[in-house]
Amino acid sequence: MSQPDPAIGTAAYSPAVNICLLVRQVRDGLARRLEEDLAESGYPINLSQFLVLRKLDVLGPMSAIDLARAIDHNPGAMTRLLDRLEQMGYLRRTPHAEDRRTLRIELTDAGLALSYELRACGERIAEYALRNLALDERGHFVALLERVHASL
Amino acid sequence: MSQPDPAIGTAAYSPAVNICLLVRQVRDGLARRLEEDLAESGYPINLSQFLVLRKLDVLGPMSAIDLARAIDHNPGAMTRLLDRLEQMGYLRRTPHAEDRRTLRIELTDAGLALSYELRACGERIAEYALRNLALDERGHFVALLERVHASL
DNA sequence: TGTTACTAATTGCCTTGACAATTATTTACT
DNA sequence: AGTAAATAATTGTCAAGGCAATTAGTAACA
Repeated sequence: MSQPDPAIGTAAYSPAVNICLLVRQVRDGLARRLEEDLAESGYPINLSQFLVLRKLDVLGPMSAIDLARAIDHNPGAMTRLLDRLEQMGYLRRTPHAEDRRTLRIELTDAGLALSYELRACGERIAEYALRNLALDERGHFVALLERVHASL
Repeated sequence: MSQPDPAIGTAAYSPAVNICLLVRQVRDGLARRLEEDLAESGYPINLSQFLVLRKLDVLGPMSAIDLARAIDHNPGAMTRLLDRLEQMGYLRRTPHAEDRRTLRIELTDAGLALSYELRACGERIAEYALRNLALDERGHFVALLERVHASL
């Protein structure tokens, strides 16, 4: 061990390793819970697929690149993500009216129905993850996350 | 769009999609920053490798499975992570004195020296990510992350 | 002691995502 | 109009990680 670190393990100002590890653990824990819950409900949907379907529902039809930007996803990975969801029948690719480079990605009826289930499932997971925080702490937590995200 | 959601985009109680997406974005942002910074400093080290080396430094030599548990990493992936770090000369696998199933993973001198750099880099990243938070907010943020992690 | 259950590390297989290169199309500029 | 720069989607290639099966060793116990 090269150096003692009095801050490790305390709730005081975080040593760097802790914040990277912690955020990763929370991300992985949330994703695992979400995917397990969905699998048990009969929907083999992963986190990225979940986010795409929900974004399409909430924001309406949009291009692949906008979708990629909306969830900070790689465009190349997005193509294959869309392949998969289209093949499962949850969305369709339509040509864009004015720009022939661009797709218009839209949910099918099945995709819309699934999004409704996803929303409920997502809220169960969030409720579960935040169950030990008071209501105002939940808001504060999300606000802090947003500020840190904006700083990155 | 299937339903309006008055909470979307507000700092009030989070709709589920936001927390999963936000935490993912923060994780990916932190990892990207860390890996870019390390690459620029001449160390092509990814987040998982960073965490392994730092854990070994802070906690001392330990088995592969304990290391995997310390960073919530898959044991199969850990084997290959250790292969890579051993090949790069940053750690070595030693047989455990009493249990021949078990390895004793320990840093080499090069690994120890690297860990020192990693610590500095990790602190730069944390400082950067949290720069818009007041000191007490940073502590609060980490404490909230720890509580959410413990709930998962 | 012998058998059974458990644990540590490894391996094969597969999916996901990152990145760079490619193609098709549009925009900007002269 | 014609050319250059920019943008959208796609593809190939690769590394990382999850999972299940395998091997080797230890513990529990009848």
